[in-house]
Amino acid sequence: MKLGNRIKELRESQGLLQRQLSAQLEIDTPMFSKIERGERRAKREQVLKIAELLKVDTQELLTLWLTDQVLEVILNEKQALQALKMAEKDIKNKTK
Amino acid sequence: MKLGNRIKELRESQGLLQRQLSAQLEIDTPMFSKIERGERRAKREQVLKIAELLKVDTQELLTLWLTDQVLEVILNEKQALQALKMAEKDIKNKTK
DNA sequence: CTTATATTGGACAAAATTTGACAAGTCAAA
DNA sequence: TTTGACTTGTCAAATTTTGTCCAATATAAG
Repeated sequence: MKLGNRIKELRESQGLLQRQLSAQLEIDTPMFSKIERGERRAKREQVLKIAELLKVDTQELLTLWLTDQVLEVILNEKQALQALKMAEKDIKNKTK
Repeated sequence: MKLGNRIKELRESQGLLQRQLSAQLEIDTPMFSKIERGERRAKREQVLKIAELLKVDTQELLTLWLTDQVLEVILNEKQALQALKMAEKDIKNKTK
């Protein structure tokens, strides 16, 4: 699940309009529309605000947001999986 | 292993100077020095060139390069591991 | 100690990318 | 056909990235 899709899902299930959320985010509707469709990336700060407005767990949206970014980096790269594995090891070893 | 460290390792084992490699890359030595120390990110194109100059497998360096970037995105995020797992699933499902 | 060469650090400029605004468009409902 | 919600495309402002330059530090040789 992509961040934008999740946002749209939540927004619609609560009967909210793009116009209303974008106002709270202080961006215009086209911009919000683009974020929802994944055409533009949301800023971390905006993700936090959106989670708040949609009354959803911040961590859920942040995870989707991070995942989108990770995919953006490795997409179309032959070494994608290998890089993910290495990154995972590094993260796990960070505290050790 | 970070890309920069690997580059330095290879370069020194072959008795090459930063000056020589940076010339081939058409950047100056400070820039190359920064790439080696991970202070600056190399461009994909530069990684390819470096692999060629150091006679090392392109894929090895690209994997390190990608990993660095993935880590850059998720570092210091609580959801780092979760995001990696999700990304992995997405990549694996891409072809299916 | 001096000199010469290699590498690093920091400030700044150029280039590239991202972010957002705006105008105009589509689509569906009334 | 008018209205409201959303989308598309283009442009400029803002931010980030990439690279250059100069100076500082380090290393090695004489």
